[in-house]
Amino acid sequence: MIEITLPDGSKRPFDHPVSVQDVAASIGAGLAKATLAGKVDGQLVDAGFLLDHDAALQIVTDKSPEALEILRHSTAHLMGQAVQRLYPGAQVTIGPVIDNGFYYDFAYERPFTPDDLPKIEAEMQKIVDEQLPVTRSVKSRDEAVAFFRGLGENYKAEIIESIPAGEPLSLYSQGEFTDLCRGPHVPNTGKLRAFKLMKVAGAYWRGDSNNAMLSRIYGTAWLNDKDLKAYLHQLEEAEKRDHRKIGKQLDLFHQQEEGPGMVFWHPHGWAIWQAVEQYMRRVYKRSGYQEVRCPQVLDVSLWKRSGHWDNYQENMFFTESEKHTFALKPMNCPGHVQIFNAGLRSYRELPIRYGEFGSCHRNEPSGALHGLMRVRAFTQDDGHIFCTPEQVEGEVTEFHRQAMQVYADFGFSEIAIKLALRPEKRIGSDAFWDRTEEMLRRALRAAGVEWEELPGEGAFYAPKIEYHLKDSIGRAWQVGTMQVDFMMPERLDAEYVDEHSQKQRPVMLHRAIVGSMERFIGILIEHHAGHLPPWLAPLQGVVFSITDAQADYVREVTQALVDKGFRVESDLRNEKVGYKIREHTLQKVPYLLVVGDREKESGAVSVRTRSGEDLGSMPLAAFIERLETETLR
RNA sequence: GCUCAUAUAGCUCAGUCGGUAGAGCACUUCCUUGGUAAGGAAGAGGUCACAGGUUCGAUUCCUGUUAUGAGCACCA
Repeated sequence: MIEITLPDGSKRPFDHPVSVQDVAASIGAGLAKATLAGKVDGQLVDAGFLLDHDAALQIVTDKSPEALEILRHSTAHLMGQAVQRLYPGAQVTIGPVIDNGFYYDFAYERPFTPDDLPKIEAEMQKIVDEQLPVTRSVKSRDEAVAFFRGLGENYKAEIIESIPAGEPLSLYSQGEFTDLCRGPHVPNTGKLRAFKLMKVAGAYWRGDSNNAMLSRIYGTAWLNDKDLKAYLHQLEEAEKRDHRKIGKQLDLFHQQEEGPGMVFWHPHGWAIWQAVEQYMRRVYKRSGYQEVRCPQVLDVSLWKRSGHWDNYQENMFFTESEKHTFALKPMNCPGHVQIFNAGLRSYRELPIRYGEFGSCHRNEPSGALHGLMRVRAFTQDDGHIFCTPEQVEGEVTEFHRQAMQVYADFGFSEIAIKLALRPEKRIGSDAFWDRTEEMLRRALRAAGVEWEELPGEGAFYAPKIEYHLKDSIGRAWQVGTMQVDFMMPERLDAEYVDEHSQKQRPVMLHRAIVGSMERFIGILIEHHAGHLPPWLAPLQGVVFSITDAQADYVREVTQALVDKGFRVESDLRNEKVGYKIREHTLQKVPYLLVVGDREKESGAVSVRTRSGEDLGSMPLAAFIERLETETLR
């Protein structure tokens, strides 16, 4: 006699072991049909799982939060089966569930191409129509290895060999297809409906670029067609926000073949840049930074001393002149140390904070380049603080406060904080790293924030706190950083004189808030879908007339606004009002100021916003006041 | 860097089963002076990414290069 407890607390007795499916059937035919899997005492199991003792059971249907993952995993198997039917000899490797879908990596004589996808999808549909039951079996590790070797599935066998010998392994079969899998899976291939294969890509076996390149197929899967359609629609919407697309539409910047990873900023793009830079300059000033500027190109001997030659060379650009090798700076820190070193420093001066809009060049791998987000020439809002170890915590917490304020001013609320710990390639002893990592943890605790730790992700000279912003497409970008560095002052011989007239090493904090100006502007464009708030918009307003008769007044109004420091232009082209409204609205100009004879006579402007709202006619002075209030930062 | 795909007018794209190209928008000129999302007409604009090869002939087919896109790897 066994007793099954259901989520509502009710108990059902059975006089023999029953499957999840049986229990569902005993409750109702509708539920039996909807059953995808079960949850026994909190453990996900297949619908066919046999209950032989008292247990709490939850039937998993498409209403359950776990349903999607099961469905996606089963869809991955479905794709694996389809591929093996169509392309004999293709070996399956791994096929996990990811955000919004799944992928499966195959080893095949040739890579799959987008042309293959419709065929594979059609075959998947066929298998769905066959309604193959999905069954689970258990084998010992060695049996499983032998089984897959027999099938010629060497990658699969290799995966299994890396699993401890004692563990029994579950295999899932549907028709002629069998795969190693923890499960659970849907009971029948007929349960799989809303899926679509998205793209093909290469992927290294076990994620290591020394290994063979496998052929990966990405797919998405949903509970129903409606969800699938909604997802595809969302992808389209995200595409519209792409900063590369908007950058072209709004004439902000361009890139060209001769300068891969480099940006040509057009007037409107540069206006955004300047708005960001001037704002960040005010932040520097308010928080006790002195702005400096260092050379772009420095003799390689300096980079040898700093450790960049040994640890960062492959990312650096070099140039030669008169038998000297020079490097384009990939970082600003060594330069700032030179400024610190140019005078004799007293402990009384500390902390010394230098800020620079530092232009850096890094030779990023070609495949990594991506619009403004990943470039080879970029500018950091870089700062270095020279201080004593006792001052570190205060500086870090103050920086944190400041950074969060900046993100809020730019309209961001979703910020993740991570702590990147010592990497494999590093300078300095372990004791050193213990100390600096702990320092950052203490500072984060003091700032009262939660963070995630990333082992092995730190800079070669220091651990770092990272600030990650999420963009509209859901990608997270690292923007700000704070690093505690004892190594660079040592290497570059930075010193100050303490109260006992003894020379001491300062600690150096590396910090940035927006990180790369280029990337940050890219994030801003996507975040606002090009509708930058007035304080950042390249053009804040356009003034135009109804007819030529008001042209002089248009010029007058435009000049008055320009004199106030606003970015405003007039449009005196021989076009109708509607035409100009449409054009400047599409250009996402926040305010369109229309003037006709009525406005000209009363010294007013008729104001329309880019969202189509008519603010009516108002005195020019009133509009100026409105814009001043709105653009205050 | 690796795999696959892509590269045609300023932009978005069509096209050529191998016979040196076309649309819409933008641009120029003219007409139109019109109160809140496209007024009309005419015109100009392309070494079809670059370099080789095959061919009587290549933008089209093949190879390589470069750049871009997606993913992988990388990301101080």
